[in-house]
Amino acid sequence: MSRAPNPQLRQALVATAAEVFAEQGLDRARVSDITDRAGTSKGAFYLYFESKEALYLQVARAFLQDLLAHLRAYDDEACSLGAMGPAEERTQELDEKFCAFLWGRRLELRMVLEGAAGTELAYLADEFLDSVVHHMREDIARNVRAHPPLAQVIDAEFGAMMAAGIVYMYARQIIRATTPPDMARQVTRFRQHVLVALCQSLPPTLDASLVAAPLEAKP
Amino acid sequence: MSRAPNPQLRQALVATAAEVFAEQGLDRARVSDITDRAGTSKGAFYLYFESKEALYLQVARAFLQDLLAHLRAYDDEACSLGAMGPAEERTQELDEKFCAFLWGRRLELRMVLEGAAGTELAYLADEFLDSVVHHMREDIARNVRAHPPLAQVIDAEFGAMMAAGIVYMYARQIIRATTPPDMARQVTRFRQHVLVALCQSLPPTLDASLVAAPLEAKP
DNA sequence: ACCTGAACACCGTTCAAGT
DNA sequence: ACCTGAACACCGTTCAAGT
Repeated sequence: MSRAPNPQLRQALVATAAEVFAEQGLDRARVSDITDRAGTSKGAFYLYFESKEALYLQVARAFLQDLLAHLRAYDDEACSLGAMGPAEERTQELDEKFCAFLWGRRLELRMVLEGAAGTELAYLADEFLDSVVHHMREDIARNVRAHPPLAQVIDAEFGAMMAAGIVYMYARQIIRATTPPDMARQVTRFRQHVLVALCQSLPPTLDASLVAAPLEAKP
Repeated sequence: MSRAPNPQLRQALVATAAEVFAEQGLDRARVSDITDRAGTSKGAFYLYFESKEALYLQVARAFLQDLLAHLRAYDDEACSLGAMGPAEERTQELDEKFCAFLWGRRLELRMVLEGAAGTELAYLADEFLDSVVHHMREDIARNVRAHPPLAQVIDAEFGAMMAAGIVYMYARQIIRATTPPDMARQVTRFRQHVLVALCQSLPPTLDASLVAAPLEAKP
């Protein structure tokens, strides 16, 4: 059961499980792989967890919680799609922080995005991507509210999906890499190029204010 | 074995397998699910296929072959990142054709992108995405060769990855949808906006030629 | 010849028995 | 109390026996 009496062993099982699950996925990981590495018996596993799936879910959920916290922190800053000029350094810093977070949690990232596909927990990957899409949609919408002409060139739904696609492709790199890929710079650079360009392509009367002044942080 | 004598039954097994595999993934699909639906015995399965995995691989490979053919056909047209003006209608037509292809093969799409994750066949998803990335990289590179200043604003590697991310997110929609999502229009619209904007943001001396004239089809 | 289904191996889960 | 490992169920694969 969940409240079993040996917290050391319990913790050892959780830590070992993250490794084994990330390596093998939910279905291929053997309970005995976990218990062997943690130095206990198969039977003991069920003193601490209801099932293999239950432990998988627990580890994945903890990660998704932290992801949400990260995205919300991101939202609280002036990390706006249209942010340029003085705000841009800060934006890049936030991009780097997010990338570092994913890298630091790459075992769980793999569990969520790949290890549960084709199982009852397949929805974990959806939760991850939906969170990112949601965050991006809000981010774009906020900027469009601040600068309505942007609506002419940015479709929030599509833009959010595109951004989530970039995050996903980056996550795949992380999952397979042995040394942290540096992508934050590319992302920031892309955002800058595209958005400077988009702003410049807006009706001339709006050009100056959009390009010259960075968007404000939300109030 | 592969050359077993009842082609009808063999074909029935292949067709049924695609359904069962797409629904349940490689590990959760039971051989008996397939043989029951195809109206034969578990034992018969092994007269036709070496293993469950071998059949999975066969179905997935056929799909990836067709995907490659599609991407190459795409390359043979003037479906250039920078294509605008008269070429744009044709570009949209090609986008729609590609989307229709994925929709028509959504069972296999699901098998490749999700059903094999966490198994020995996980590399199928990599093959899918790598094909798309490769195609996109070539497409961008070809356009940069035709119009060198584009190199200042488009990083081929990053652009290709972004495009593959969009394809992936679209594929997820397809996999979950019950009616074909219309995304070709969004894609074409996005490409148009961003690229018009990017071209306009190039050094003034180059503006006119890039925006006024569509890029040529490759020679 | 082609097919069937009982038998075997593997692994998640349970539980009677040990310490 | 807490843990172990034999036992059971499930499913991929094999194979001796049927038609």
